[in-house]
Amino acid sequence: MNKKLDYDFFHRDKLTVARELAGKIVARRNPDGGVIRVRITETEAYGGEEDKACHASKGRTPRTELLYGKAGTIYVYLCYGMHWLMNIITGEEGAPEGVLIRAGENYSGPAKLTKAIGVDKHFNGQSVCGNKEIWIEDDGKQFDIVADVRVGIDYAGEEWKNKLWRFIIREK
DNA sequence: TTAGTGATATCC
DNA sequence: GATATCACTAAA
Repeated sequence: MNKKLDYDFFHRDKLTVARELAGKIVARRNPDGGVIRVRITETEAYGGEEDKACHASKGRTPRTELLYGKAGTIYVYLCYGMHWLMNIITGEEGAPEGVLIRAGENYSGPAKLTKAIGVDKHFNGQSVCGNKEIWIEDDGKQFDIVADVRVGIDYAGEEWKNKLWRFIIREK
């Protein structure tokens, strides 16, 4: 039986959450009542005041405010005018930490994933805990997790670029 | 490789 | 008010 991940799961270190979130399932309820389930195949940790790759490192603004919020909060960000990227806030309230859902099964990019499950700014600021429209499930399946460097953040500089904060699953 | 897209932040 | 930036994708 699938188990919904609650606040306690996200209320931990971002690297722990990112690692464990890989291989989990994001579930999305359609308006017509059906449920779409997508296995998360790739996650990426962001956060820390010093992480230059994290939006919040450039200063606390209305947009990044959510990153400082409560664990389990969904942070949806419109990138390049047409792509929705989905993050889930982790760690302590007041710390700008989050995990980016970078890819799902059959979806090779973060924007494809959100497009496939119909995520948009409507979900920004909501929580995945106790949410009836979108939530994260654990079906108990285990995967090997591979850590790798983050991508798409060249602007953050070598120091932060080379951190092994990206997690990819591999079938066991 | 480059174009496209629009919200946000930063500069007048 | 204006412009520069951006955690991407698709097309070539």
